[in-house]
This record gives sequence, C-alpha cells and structure tokens, in this order.
Amino acid sequence: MSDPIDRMLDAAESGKSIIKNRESLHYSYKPPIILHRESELEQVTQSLLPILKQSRPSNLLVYGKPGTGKTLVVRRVIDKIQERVEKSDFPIKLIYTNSKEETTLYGLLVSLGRQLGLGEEELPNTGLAISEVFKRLLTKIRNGKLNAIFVIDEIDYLAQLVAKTGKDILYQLTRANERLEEGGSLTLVGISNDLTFKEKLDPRVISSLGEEEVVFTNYDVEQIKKILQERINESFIENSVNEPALNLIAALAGGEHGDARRAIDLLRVAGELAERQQSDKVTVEHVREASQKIEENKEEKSLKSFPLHEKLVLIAIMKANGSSTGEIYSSYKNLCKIVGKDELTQRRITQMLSEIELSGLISGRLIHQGIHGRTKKYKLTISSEMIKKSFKDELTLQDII
DNA sequence: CATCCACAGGAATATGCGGCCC
DNA sequence: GGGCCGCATATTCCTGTGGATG
Repeated sequence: MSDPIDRMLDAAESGKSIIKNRESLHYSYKPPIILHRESELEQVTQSLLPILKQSRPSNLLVYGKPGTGKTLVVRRVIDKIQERVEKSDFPIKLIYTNSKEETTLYGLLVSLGRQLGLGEEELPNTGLAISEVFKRLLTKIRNGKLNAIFVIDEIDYLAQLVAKTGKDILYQLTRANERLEEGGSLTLVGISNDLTFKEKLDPRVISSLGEEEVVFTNYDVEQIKKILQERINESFIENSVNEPALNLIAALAGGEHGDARRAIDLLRVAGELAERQQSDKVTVEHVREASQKIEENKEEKSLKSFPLHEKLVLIAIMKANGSSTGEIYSSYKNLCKIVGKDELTQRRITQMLSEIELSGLISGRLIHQGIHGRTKKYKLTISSEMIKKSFKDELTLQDII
C-alpha cells in the first residue's frame, strides 16, 4: 500500500490524467463549441447580414435564460463578420460590452467610445455630461462614416441603471440613425436574460429595439447530453466518463433550468474530483460529490455575503436550533452584548428571519400554541458546521461560534 | 365559549448613504 | 462641495390570529 501523496506526485510527474484538455471544461471555451444552436446562429447572422452590403441591419434583441448560449452565439457571429470585414475595407466596427462589467452608464458609454477608437483626450474618463459623451460617439461614427454594431450584453441590467437616472439613453441609442443621415450607421444588439424585461421598457424603445427578436429556449435533457458529449470528447481521454455519470449530470442540470453552463461546471468539478482520487473513470459517485460540493460552495458564498446582523441572527438560530422567534431574539440579544454591537428591534429581526428564509438557508413553520400564542419556529436547512466554517474568518464572530 | 397569549406582519415614519446636478 | 433625490435599512406603532385553557 503506497502513500497516497506519492501516488499523486507520481501521477502528476508521469503526466497521466483522464483530463486531456482542461480549458475546454469551461463554459466559454474558445473557439466555442457550437452548442446546438444552428437555427439561432442563422437567425442572428441573417439579421446582421445587411451590414456586409453597406446598409443598416435591424436592431436585434436576443432573449434567453442563463446558460442557453446567447452570448456565445452572438460573439461567434460577430467574430465571423469581423473576419470578413478585415479582408475588405468596409468601415465596419463591431463593439461588445457587458453592462455588468461597468458600474455606471457613463462607464459603459466610455467603454463603447474607447472601442470606437476615441482616445482619452477626446473622451475623458470623467467630467462630461452623459449627453455630451453620446454626442461625441455619434460624431465619431459620422466622421468616420462607420457602420457600428453595438452589442450590449445583460441589457436588462443597463435598463435598470437607466431607469434609475431617468435618462432615455436606450431610446437615443435605438434612434441614433435618425441623427446620422450624412454617414455611418448604428445598430444595436441587446442581449437579455430576463424574458419579461421588455415590459419594463418605454414602448418607443421596444418598437425600435425589438425590430428583430431571437429567443433562445432552454435546453432539454437530451440536448444537454449532446453538449456534454462534445465537451467530453474534447477534454477527456477516451472512455473516462461512464454513461450513468453522464446521464446524471444531464439530469441534474437539465432538470432544473436547462442551463448548459451549470452542466459543464458540474462535469469539470466531477472530473477534477475523479482525477484527484486517481480514478480512471468519472463515476456517478463523483458527480454526486461534485454536485454537493458546488451546492456547498454556493451556501458558503451566500453566508459570507450576509450583513453582520443577519450573520448574528443565523448564529442565534444555530445556538437555539428549532426554536421560536422570541427565543432566537433573546439569543441574538446575548450575542450582540458579547460582540458589543447595538441590538436591533424584534420587528426588524422577524423581517430578517423571513428574508433569510427566502434565501433558503433556514425554514420556518407557523405554529399556534393556544394560550401560548402564535409564533414561527425556524430551523437551519444547512449544517451548523457550514455556518461555523463560513464565519470562522470573521474577527467579530470568532468568540461566539 | 370567551379570553388571552406571543408573536406575525402591514403601514407610516425616520435615518443613513451613494450618486447626481449644478 | 453643498443640496437634493432615491433607495435600503431600521424603528415605532399597530392590528390580527387560532386554539389551549379556565
């Protein structure tokens, strides 16, 4: 019986591993593996085709849940067009931004401007009014007679930002062509996760942005299996993922939302686990373990992101497991005293408890105890070890867990 | 069968904070 | 850089609830 560490080191040295291409186990692997979206690829290409003939394509709106390949498809079409364009001398500019990567509307417009080729002296990083930035973008397009396509990913997020400020930038973007008579054009491609997001928009924006729509439906289990199979061929040495394991991944990821990204994450984690255990096959057990691990990571992440008082409440629930609001509250007050923080009112704590319940980390049950009144009893749906593990790095909480 | 417990949870209001506009 | 607005958090005050209990 050899030392497991030796075995691992031996394996690492010999370079033997069931995973042959680690890169391809990430969802947004390049070059992208086509995710069974032929008809959507075609639709997107069709919509953008006019630009190759120097005329303006329709604005385009792309919908779909996360992990349905929206972004991958759009990027692929854009890359292809870009290739064609580079061989010719059409003044076409394809620009991609993700709303979530920019915190403000200003930042987003500046990022668009940079990609258009506006330098810092023409477009400073701060100090301009939004309308001024916008004007400069248009001027650039007009002067260069550019045909620009702006791809805005997570456009629903941008729409939220815009709604807050009351600016109608989206409207202006969609109607920019009317201000560009003399030269150039601007086409908008919006990508949205939220299928209901359109309803929140100004109807004028909808009519111009939604000139064409492509809807990405969720993958079903069979499709996910095919996608996984392709990735497996690419990334594992032959016959190292057995059939039941593959089925289980597809069932786990497909059963929920048809999210290919999750399926591939699951495959990767299961593969890594199998590799670590020196197994020459990914089995159902590895998949189970991987699924659990991903679940736990999510729990830990969400636990860590709670504000201090929510954390205190969670610890209070842990200390008085399965107990009523009143008991949790006095336990919480004790904790506050120990860590030297002002306690919040019971009303706020009841509110917090129902907020935490929504996140699924605890579950509550209303019970009537006759003369002993009405209360709600809460208990953890996760293990108390999980809480301890997640909070142990926090200085204020160290004494009480 | 009225009473009354121990809270749930709604409404109005206060406080604090970050972004934006001059 | 001060004033303002919108939003999230927190407090105060309140009404409602269902069944054990006397």
